Amino acid sequence: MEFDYSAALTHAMGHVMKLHKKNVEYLIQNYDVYPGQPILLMRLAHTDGLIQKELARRIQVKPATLTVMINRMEKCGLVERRADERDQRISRVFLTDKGRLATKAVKEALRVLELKCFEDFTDEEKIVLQGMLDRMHSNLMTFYMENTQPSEEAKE
Amino acid sequence: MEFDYSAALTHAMGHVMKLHKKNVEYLIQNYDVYPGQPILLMRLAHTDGLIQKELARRIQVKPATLTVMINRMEKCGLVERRADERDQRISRVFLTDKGRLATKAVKEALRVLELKCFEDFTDEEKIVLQGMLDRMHSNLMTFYMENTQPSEEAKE
DNA sequence: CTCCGTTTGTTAGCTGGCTAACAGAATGTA
DNA sequence: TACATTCTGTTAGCCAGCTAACAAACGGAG
Repeated sequence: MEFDYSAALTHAMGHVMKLHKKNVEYLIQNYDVYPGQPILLMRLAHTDGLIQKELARRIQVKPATLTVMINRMEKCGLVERRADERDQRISRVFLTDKGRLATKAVKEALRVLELKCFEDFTDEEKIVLQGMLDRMHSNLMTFYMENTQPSEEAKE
Repeated sequence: MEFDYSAALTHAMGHVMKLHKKNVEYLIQNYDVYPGQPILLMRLAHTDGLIQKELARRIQVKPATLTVMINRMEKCGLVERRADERDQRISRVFLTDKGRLATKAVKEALRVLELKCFEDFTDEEKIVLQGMLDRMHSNLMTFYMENTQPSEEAKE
């Protein structure tokens, strides 16, 4: 009758993700890459030269957060900003050579970890899990949109 | 052949958890409860009067992190520290009346969200998911223990 | 052309996570 | 008893996330 959060599936999922993050941090500790940056590097490896607003939206972070991250990474020499020719408000973000090296290491770490995490899963199980995650996301998004102002953050 | 992280299951899972957290924050915004505190309140609702070190271990956070959180929550009047009679190093953490009220609201929010998140899941699907999460956690823990010094953080 | 609203990005200040260094209390041993 | 060790908790300083307030550039309506 009492709701026990420690038995909730989202609680267990949070623990899994925390451990995953801890492993990522362990694997990349020798590069000038900090905890929040792997996902950003992966995005840049996929699409270089995005404007900050778009980049923030893609990695699900607020523009203000990204500004500070990019500042640090620029100081470390991982990325560089280039002003847009036509629109002086816009700055586009690119990987440097050092950034590309770090990205390679991060990608390898994530690949190995993904392999290990699902080493005893069949292909079908992975498909089932993917489907469940999609449904969870959809359910939570519906709830979010129903309860907050009908804004436009659903675009993708 | 190339590893695409945006297609990885852990990546999708991270998005789900992020959205979940966003929903929790929305639901509890009218109580003096901040983002990291729900899980701590749930733990205290379950077991009051734990010492800080044990409390930190239970919610998977470093003792230093907990110190700062407890400071803020004590200032807000949600919890209180009581010195242990026998061992002056130890301080035990208890919910106040205000803390119990907030906890009730947080628990309800988490319950509703868990319902919504899995509204279209059968009982069997939930069991399958629980099993998958256990295996993922086990795989990642094995990897972690194999690659870091054999310390004692596995207890529980 | 001017002005006003919109858009992009930055800054400031908060919470939350970490590590490293430290202080105080308890404990065990010579 | 005295000293060294161990254990608990705090402090300082970093990175990451958020909101709110702001600055600067763009762009459309008169």
